[in-house]
Amino acid sequence: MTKASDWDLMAVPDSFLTGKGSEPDARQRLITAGLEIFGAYNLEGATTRQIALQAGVNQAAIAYYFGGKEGLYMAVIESVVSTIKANVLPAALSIKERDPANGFTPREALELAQGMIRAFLGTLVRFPMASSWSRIVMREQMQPTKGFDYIYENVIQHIHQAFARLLADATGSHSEDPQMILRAHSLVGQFIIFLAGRETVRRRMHWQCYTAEEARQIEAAVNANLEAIFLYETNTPGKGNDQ
Amino acid sequence: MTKASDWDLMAVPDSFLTGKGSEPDARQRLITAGLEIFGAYNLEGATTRQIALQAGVNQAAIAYYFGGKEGLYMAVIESVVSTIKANVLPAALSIKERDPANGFTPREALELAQGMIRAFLGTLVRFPMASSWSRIVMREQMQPTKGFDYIYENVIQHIHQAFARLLADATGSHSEDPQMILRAHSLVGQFIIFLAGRETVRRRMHWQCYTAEEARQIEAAVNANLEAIFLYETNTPGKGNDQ
DNA sequence: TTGATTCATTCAATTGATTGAATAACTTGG
DNA sequence: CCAAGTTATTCAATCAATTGAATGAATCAA
Repeated sequence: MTKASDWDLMAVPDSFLTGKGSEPDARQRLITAGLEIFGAYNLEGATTRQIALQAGVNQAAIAYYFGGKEGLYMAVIESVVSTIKANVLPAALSIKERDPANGFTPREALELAQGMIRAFLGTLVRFPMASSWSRIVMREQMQPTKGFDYIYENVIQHIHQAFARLLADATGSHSEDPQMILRAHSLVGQFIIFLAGRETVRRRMHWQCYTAEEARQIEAAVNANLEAIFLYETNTPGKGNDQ
Repeated sequence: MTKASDWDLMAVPDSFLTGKGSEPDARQRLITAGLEIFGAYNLEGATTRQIALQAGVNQAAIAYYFGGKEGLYMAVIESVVSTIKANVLPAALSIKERDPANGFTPREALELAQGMIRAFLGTLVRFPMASSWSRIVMREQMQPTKGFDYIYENVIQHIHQAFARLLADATGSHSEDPQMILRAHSLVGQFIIFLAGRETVRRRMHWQCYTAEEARQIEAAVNANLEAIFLYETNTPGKGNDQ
């Protein structure tokens, strides 16, 4: 109810969800409340009564609009994906579709990677509900539903491929080399950990949440590590590779 | 039941859990089954009937031995912590307790870090139930219960402090510097991502689970990034730090 | 016998979903 | 412009199913 207002600015165009295109109220309020409750608890832990109460609508509206609890959950995931898509995906797509013959230099790759991370952290701060997003996505990693298919194919996959391409170009390798894909995973872990290990970070840093200042500090730390990874082999004469 | 056998080799000395010290059967079977079911589902999603069935004991035994579902959950967490403690903590403790005046060289630090990650990955492969551990721990990060206090204080904290110390020594900084702590978080993310993002890794690599061979490849990839991070500033003349 | 453990059964509470009536919004025909 | 009809939406009440827990008898071990 109160929380809903600061979320409206997302303006999710949920018209694609069912084809209907004119219910701005109950339907959207349920998605908003669902995001919050599913994020705080989880698919099983959240109750439809709790969500309906939070949304200020009758419990039966969940079945009416979404067919049931699971339908609402999927609608929430689609809403999340559409927002992430708009905010962090364009950069990733332009990178992974770059002509393979025309590789990035290590420093170009580094700056593009840092730019993607900046966009990622910015989105994290700009949307108050981002913490709910990450909780839902991380739980899907532990216990995938069909919602994960949607997230993976529409977001995760592209981001990973972009980072693999950047890292491969920077280290003179190929982005489909399994070892390079694994290094890209490791690289992505450097900033995903601030979502996946949020409670650990919170305790170690004595933070309450991620504001712009915290995001700035995270960005600086990740950038330092990233610079080392992207430029190490260039700056090192006898580039000591794996094993 | 069938699954329980391949877990017995853990030999968790759960005598410290309640003081009783002579029920090897029903009690331990419940912890084993609880680990599996709580890992596959979660605290709310797992049902006591399911756990009792899996353990091959009567449902009432859960209340009898652990006071209830939550008590069993805590016992499972304590069991997990005790195993991790025995396998990856000694190295971390010796590092964080090293005399601050007697710092590690960058290469020493690198090798110690790589050693810890090797121990970590080895534990992951050696214990078939490790995938259940990680699921439980990761969910606790998203939705901390009092179980997280126990995990954090007994395991996570020490591991993070050890890595912060190593990274600080390697880059000539202080391990309590917030920026260094953040870089250590980022660094830890490089291998935790293989737990936190397990479904993503699984799809990208077309892996079923983590066997010794997969762990070896992960180790090689993480080591490559780690070497860059630990030795970059040493090998780079004008060490271009953040911004 | 005595205490510890296991068992089938039952309980109250909560769950997601459904129902059918009530109400709002909109359309149509005059 | 209106009135009747039609659809879309909201609502309180209820349902069957499942939940964690409790019960008291039965079983076992010492």
